[in-house]
Amino acid sequence: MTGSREPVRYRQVAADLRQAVAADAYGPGGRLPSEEALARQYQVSRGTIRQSLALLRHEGVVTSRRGTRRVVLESPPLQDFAELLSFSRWARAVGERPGGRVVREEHRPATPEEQRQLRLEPQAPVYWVLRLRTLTDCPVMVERTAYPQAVGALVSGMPPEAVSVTELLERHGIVLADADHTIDLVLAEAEDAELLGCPVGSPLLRERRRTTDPAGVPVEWSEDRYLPGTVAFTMHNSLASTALTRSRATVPAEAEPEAGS
Amino acid sequence: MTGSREPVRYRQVAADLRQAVAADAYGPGGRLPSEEALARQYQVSRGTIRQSLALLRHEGVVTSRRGTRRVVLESPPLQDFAELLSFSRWARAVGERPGGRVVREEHRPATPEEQRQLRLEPQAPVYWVLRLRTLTDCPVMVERTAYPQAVGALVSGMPPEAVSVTELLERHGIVLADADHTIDLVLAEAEDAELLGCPVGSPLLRERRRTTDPAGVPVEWSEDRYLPGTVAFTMHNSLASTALTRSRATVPAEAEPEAGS
DNA sequence: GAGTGGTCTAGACCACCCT
DNA sequence: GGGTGGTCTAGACCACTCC
Repeated sequence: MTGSREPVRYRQVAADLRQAVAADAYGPGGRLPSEEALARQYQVSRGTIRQSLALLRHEGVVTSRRGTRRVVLESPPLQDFAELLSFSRWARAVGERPGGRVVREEHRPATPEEQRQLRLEPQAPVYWVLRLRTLTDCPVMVERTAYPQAVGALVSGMPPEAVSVTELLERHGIVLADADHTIDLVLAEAEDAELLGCPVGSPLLRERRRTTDPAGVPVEWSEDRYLPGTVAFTMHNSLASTALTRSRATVPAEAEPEAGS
Repeated sequence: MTGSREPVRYRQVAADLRQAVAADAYGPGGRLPSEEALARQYQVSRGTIRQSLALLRHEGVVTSRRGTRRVVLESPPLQDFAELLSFSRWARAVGERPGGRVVREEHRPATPEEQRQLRLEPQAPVYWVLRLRTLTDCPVMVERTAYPQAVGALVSGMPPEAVSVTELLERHGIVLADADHTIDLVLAEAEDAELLGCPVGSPLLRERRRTTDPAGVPVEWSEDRYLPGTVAFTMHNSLASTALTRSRATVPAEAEPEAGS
């Protein structure tokens, strides 16, 4: 059994503290007990407590500063990684019913962009699929995803009714471990407009994402276009750990300056 | 002297490894030496090496998996936290000349939204300022920022020619330690359009941001609107640490369902 | 089964905040 | 100066990957 969930000690402690914070046990702007006190309380070493607190710090739940107790921050309801990557899980988590359908699919050689993103050899085949995603029957997003052949074989064999690709992949032992996201704005093309039911040229929020497995091997490369007003992306970062970056937008209409112009 | 920079050991090691990776010392998709080997190499304990590697892992530079050596990931050029928060620093980092001017400023009681974001008492005064930001003389963003009074006093005393608020705050000992960002899409209002030189109603990429100091006290609350094509936001996250969240867009003006019990 | 990263411990010293 | 978090050490054992 792969799924032998039994959280390790520091995660249990972290979960407990997270919940305590959420339950307002220390008050907003309140202070946590000292690490040593927590170590006694949970019967673990200080090192383990520090591992727990590192999690909370990265999540933006508490501060950390030499010399003073940790302070409870606003606790933005963080989604776990699985919810972030899976449209279906996210939809359920926010109380909506996820839906969608495959609009078009192709087996074909990778484009230069796909080669780069999925780290493939030139001409390597990919499985590419265009899906329309709905939230409680309301179209909110079009998704264009390329998978390397091995993964694509699994995905393309999926029943058309299946909603969650992510969950399918998991059942086949493919673990999504890391993702890079780029968020910007594009104008709806004819195809987008038709599917989303919006005028051609109307603005859409675009998320491009490359996801890799624990070994660093790319598993999917996706471009998602959201109808405005349906989603926002939020993130937390801190001096200690920066995950967010602001970059100059990639100017050209299509992909990177690459081969084209 | 506040700025007694002298990186601690694990950061030195991390910087060294980061550079080695960037210099392609291990090849793309290559493997790092084992933790023990690195510990010997750098003459530190394994614990210290692990601290260094944790940094790189959070940055998305390497993977980590039980049982195998760490694998070098695509290395997205990460900006440090300072560059992320400061328009001026960012501009310089991407080779542009930062500019801008104060369009309007107000000293007034906080709006309900500002109260919440800056954790102020009702009617507490804020300093609010509207700036137009330029990249090499080209308007790219309008920024509407509210500061709590204490901070505002510093900012409002700033020479109108000064470009970097962030650097000013730093010189006064205010450290920006944590930030929450929300990214979505809005349509240009009359004021935006006039300043940015775009049509009213044209789409803009919006970043709302609350920044706090190391004690968790809010320092600024800002809404920035970017002309499309000028920026993109990119981020990295992993199973180990999630900083990014996708949320339903905030539809109503105010009001959170907040189950009060 | 050897190699490797993940977890945990117990203790040490230091840098910093606060009173 | 006492309390607290940040850094570092040295060792232990376990879980997993890969040969």
